[in-house]
Amino acid sequence: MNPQRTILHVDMDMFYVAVELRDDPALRGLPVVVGGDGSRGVVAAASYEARKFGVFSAMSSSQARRLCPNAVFLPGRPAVYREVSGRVHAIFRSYTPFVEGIALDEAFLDVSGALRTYGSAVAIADEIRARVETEIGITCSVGVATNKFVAKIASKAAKPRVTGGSIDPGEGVVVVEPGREVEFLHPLPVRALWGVGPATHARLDRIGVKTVGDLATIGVEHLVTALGNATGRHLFELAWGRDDRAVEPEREAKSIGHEETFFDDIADAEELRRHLVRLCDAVATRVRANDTRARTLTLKIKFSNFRSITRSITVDTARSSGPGFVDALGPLLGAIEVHQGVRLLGVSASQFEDADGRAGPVQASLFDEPVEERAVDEATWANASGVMDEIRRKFGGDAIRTVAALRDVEDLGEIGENPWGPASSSDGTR
DNA sequence: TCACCAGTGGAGGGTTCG
DNA sequence: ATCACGAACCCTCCACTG
Repeated sequence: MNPQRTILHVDMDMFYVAVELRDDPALRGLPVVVGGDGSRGVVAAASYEARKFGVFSAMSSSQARRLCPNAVFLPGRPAVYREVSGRVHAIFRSYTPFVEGIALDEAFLDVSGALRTYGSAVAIADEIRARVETEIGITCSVGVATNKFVAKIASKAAKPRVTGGSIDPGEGVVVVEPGREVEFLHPLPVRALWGVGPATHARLDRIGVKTVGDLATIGVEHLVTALGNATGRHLFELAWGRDDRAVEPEREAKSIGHEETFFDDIADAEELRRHLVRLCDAVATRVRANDTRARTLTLKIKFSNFRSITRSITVDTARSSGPGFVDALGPLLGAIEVHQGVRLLGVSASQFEDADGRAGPVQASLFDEPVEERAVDEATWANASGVMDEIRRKFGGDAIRTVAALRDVEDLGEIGENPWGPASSSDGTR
């Protein structure tokens, strides 16, 4: 088996807000919320002062405003967050090459090979915390353990928290010594486990499982019955502090997608199709930037009543052009009744061909005479797409668009413009 | 024509995380 | 009774293959 590993989980404290406070010290001490400010937006991050009012991330912006009318709402600056995140990760990589980014604001580090150099895991954790604070200007919390899962829980335990109106700064670093995983985990509520959300929590509650200790002792068969094979066995292992997953520095993306909630619901098929063209173009551009092509295209629609559906198609020959995606998804969109109004439209690409250019793991069967691979000449579009990429690289993303997306370009808006929901202003899809 | 088996892959829906 | 977006993973049903 694995020799003993030492894993760090590093988590920035209220990351987006922390960056904003760093760049505008006048905001310090105020309730600050980063997120969508429109009625359809959500909170991406909240300062501890805002959390005192019961404002938390993932809450709807309208509810946050009700709870804390005086909060300062900021739209967020994703490009800045990416840049800050990159610099933080560079600090991580100065200790070990085994750094796995989970999100902009958190990462796993396997420091097993760095212990001799730095003395101990705690020494590395302390040094990282000090450097992130002095060099970047934000703070972070660190969990240390023998595997990813326990390290993740430990970093949460190390965090600052709001307790009854005052802010407890937290430990900063929490270490779970080898062999003490179970005593650390078992008293925790089962909801603390990575992978137990509202639905799983309800199912566990139904069979009387309240704590991680309950989960560990109930017997794996009961869990499999209640939660399914994979989830049941996985949670059982976690409850005993067992987690073999390696820290993987670079993971290949398995899907690439874009989705957008509209400022107003759209019931007009033509208008939706123009958005489809724009989304396909954006996704295809990113697929090409990843130097790959996709065989499966998926359309997602959320209706005005919040019911959502997906429709997907897998083609024989992988594609990477906007028109190629539209050609595959257009008919799927056309078959959907949209008169009740569409709130969100999304496009995603998956089943990428592997790096050597072969069409993925799929070997078409001998009888599989391509029924009809209609009409889009990918070779032609590959050239055109390359030219478009080049133009955008030189002159910016606005410099060129496909014809369908060009019509009524005013109300189509930009891709990725409002990452946390439509903005409050009413000009655009936003 | 039906039933079966095991394996694979597609489609669609769900859950979870940050 | 209304909360984004992006991604990973899981489950169930179903069709096809051999």
